[in-house]
Amino acid sequence: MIIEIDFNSDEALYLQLRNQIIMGIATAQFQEGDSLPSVRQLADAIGINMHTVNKAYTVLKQEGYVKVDRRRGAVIAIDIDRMRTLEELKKELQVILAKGSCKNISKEEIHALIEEIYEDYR
Amino acid sequence: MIIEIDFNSDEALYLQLRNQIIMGIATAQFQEGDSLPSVRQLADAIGINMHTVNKAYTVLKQEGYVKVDRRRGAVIAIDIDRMRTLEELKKELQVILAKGSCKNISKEEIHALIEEIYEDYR
DNA sequence: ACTCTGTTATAATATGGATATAACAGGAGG
DNA sequence: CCTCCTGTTATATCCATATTATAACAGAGT
Repeated sequence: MIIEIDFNSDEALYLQLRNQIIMGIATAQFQEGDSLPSVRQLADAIGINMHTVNKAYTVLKQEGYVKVDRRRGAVIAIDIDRMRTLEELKKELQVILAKGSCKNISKEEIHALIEEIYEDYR
Repeated sequence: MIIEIDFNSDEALYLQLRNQIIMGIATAQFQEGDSLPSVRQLADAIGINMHTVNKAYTVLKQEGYVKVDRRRGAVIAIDIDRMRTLEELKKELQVILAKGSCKNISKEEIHALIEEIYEDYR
């Protein structure tokens, strides 16, 4: 999978990495049971520090996307926690939709966006 | 309008403030032309520093939600920039929906959430 | 033995968030 | 004219976080 880091972004590197991996899982570029590259390999490939990659992996573990095996490294393993996820989604959506509402984006346009994005997801 | 700040949150105070004001506009608690409290008043009421409130107002100005008048303070004035807003919404939604997709939240559940949230918005 | 994995520890640096004090300029109202 | 309230600007300080750097350790595979 191609991972692109924007060094000019104001978003932290480890969060960019986390988000891209989550999107990689959603687009089935990573499957349950797949191993992610080792922290050193990926750090080398991207050109960032090992610890930054490790931090991304640690967050992914805490959020229930991977499990870490000393042998195989970080392995995709989704822990489905629907209630927590739904609560979190709602909070984030409330802010995003408020922005849209203020800027005259209609509910229908949002629904259309959702459809468009979900085409790429499983 | 009631503004609630969570000092235990990991989200920056000025961002919490910004988000709540945007949601206040979306729920019509603030109307076009209304003045926000002065930076010192609001800082006092919430119990945070004047500069933190000022930062929130500055961000709101840059993002096109208010205009600042030396006499009246920050006044709600929406600058509608549909293209920019849509692009930004899409990027944020991509990440959020990816999380949901990974955690087995269906597209239909997302649509339902949108409906639920939009009930409170204009 | 050697090499790969994650993990841990420690340190240095840089950046950003939050606070504190202070001063300045412009408009409002006495 | 003077005072009060606006936003604005300028410093300075403190603390937390992000990032990098070196280094070492333990477990597993070849």
